[in-house]
Amino acid sequence: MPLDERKLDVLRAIVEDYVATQEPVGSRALVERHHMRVSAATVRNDMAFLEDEGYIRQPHTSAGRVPTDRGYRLFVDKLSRIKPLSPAERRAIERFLIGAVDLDDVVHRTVRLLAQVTGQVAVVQYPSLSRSSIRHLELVGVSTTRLLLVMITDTGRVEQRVIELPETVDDAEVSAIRTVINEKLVGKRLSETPIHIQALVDEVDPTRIGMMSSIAAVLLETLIERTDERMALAGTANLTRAGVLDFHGSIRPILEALEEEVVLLKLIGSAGEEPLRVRIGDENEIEHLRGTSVVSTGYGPGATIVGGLGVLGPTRMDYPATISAVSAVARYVGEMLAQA
Amino acid sequence: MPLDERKLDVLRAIVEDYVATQEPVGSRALVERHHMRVSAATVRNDMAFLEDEGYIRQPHTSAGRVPTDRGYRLFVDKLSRIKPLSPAERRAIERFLIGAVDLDDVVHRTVRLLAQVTGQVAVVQYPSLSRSSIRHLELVGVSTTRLLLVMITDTGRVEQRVIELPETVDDAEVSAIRTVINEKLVGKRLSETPIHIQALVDEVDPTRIGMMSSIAAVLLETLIERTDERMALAGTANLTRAGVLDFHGSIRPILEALEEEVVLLKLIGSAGEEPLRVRIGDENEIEHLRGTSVVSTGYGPGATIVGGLGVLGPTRMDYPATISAVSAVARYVGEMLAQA
DNA sequence: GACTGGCACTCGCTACCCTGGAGTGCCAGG
DNA sequence: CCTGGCACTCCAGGGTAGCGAGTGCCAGTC
Repeated sequence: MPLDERKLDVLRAIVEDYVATQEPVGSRALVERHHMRVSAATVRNDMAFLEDEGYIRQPHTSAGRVPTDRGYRLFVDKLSRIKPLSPAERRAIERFLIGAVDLDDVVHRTVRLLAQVTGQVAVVQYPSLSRSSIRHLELVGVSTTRLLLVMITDTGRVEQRVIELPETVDDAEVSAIRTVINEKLVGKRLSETPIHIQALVDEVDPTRIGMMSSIAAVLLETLIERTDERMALAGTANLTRAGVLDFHGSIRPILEALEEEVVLLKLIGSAGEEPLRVRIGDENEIEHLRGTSVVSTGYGPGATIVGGLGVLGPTRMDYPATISAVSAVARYVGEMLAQA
Repeated sequence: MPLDERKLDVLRAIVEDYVATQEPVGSRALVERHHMRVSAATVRNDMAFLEDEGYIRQPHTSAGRVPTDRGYRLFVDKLSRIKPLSPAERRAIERFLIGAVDLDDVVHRTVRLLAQVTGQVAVVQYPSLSRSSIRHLELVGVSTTRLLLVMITDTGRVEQRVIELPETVDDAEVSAIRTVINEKLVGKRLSETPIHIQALVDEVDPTRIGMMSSIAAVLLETLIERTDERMALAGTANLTRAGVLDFHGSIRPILEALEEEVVLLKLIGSAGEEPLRVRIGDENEIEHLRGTSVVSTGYGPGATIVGGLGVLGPTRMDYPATISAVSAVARYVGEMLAQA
């Protein structure tokens, strides 16, 4: 029992109207707004069918229909035509991103841009460490038994960590070690560094083995154990937009979820494979976020992906617009990173 | 017409009860709850007086009384006894802050801690650049005409910036310049660096003047023009707490204000002079935040102040508890920074 | 067989009224 | 200066009625 053309039209119309008005849509209004060639009664029959199939539902007997998660899913997969961005929007994006001075700035601008363009909550993951490679390692003597390790990645991220040494060092020695570790590690992907670090310890001059072990331990910790990826968030005020009122009562759990970085990461971080992902309502694993939809994608210079970004909003969002905004922003950010 | 002792007691009781119950407090209930030696009628007279003086008001004729901003102000200045933290709270603070691996981590932990302890929205400013001094400057060649400048401050902040050079350099030269700028600038407070940077350009070997100017320009920009201080935020979910409902309708403007870094800075950043600042309702300059109160203070290693932190909540907050939590957290963070 | 018009029915929403209770202001008396 | 009492105000909550939108179903038409 496949859905015939007209039933699909009806579903599409319901989704579009509901997204636009935030109110259950009835058969009569639907026929009028969309100049359908059939009568309201016919549409009612189609609606009854769509309801049986689980694509729409009635909030109460004798109210209009509202799409279900399943209905949105079908809409997104089959019914929505991609809405290209207006030239004005494109320009806005470009203007907003140009002039960023460093990585922090890029990320902040991006997340605010995304929130503004989509009118929803935006999340941007900083370029992931494990997908970046090392551009430079720096050792700075803080005292005779403490070093500061600074790592700079090709995506512009900087991480630093204090190293406690078992013995004292002088500047010449620090300098020598710096040279060695840079030789061995620069250009390597972070995910492949552990073996090289091991090699460092194995090959080092025996007189320096204690020190090198300390450094290696901190390096490993910095590079690998640190899953603690950073995120930026913007647009939480959009959660309170007028017309999102029944959403309103549930604003609390959403804000709570958004404060958990781990949750955010799950949300938009692992968007590795698919080009763009849409998770609707209950498709979300995170319990607090049932009732919201997430549109996310990866970004990065060229074809490589170094991080994720996306937006979160009520299931009744404007999917075509959101999808094109998210992918456009990801594309522009990728270009920015490629230049830098 | 100074307020006599009993009137002050009445005001204090009104504030405490209102903060506890979130409901207008009437004369009878007040007498009972606080075992006052006088009758309700007497209290009513005092209330009428306090109302004339602008310390309390009635939401509607024949409802109980509610403190005004002015009433809270008097309460905070004169009537509240400081509530010392419980040992459990102290331990919680310590446990929460111990184990932070880097500055980012310290700031994040602090802001979450503060939000959790006070049950309000917390804001922490990263150690301010202009109040820090330079620990180390690093130059990394990215290509033959581009350098990456990395600055590390004594508070652990790291800033980086790309420098475009007018001519090519080799590694030896980069290294020489690195040595020079470190000699001249390490240990200097950022606010006093501009003259030293100028000196650098003036004294440099003429063959390198072009390059040094580029570097100096970027340095100046990084150090001075960059007012763009960073902030961390947590606890926005607390805005939706039950019992904060009339606060509820106005949640939107608050979230909006909180997304403006500039606003946040004004809020808690400039807490330079006074040890601890409480701004109540309309005392706030920021229009969106009328109706909220802000408790903020500075923090830093030892006696120096490198940044601000604070919380924001409804005017009907528990001031004594909030004040002691904010100052305790600031003190602990200061100690952490002093050790690092 | 598919579509249409009509009709009875359901049910949420709003407005309205009413009453109960809490709280006040004021006054006369201690 | 304080107290008890009293009349008054006004919010909150609950119950009711009417309205309107929308549905499901049925008989009729192309």
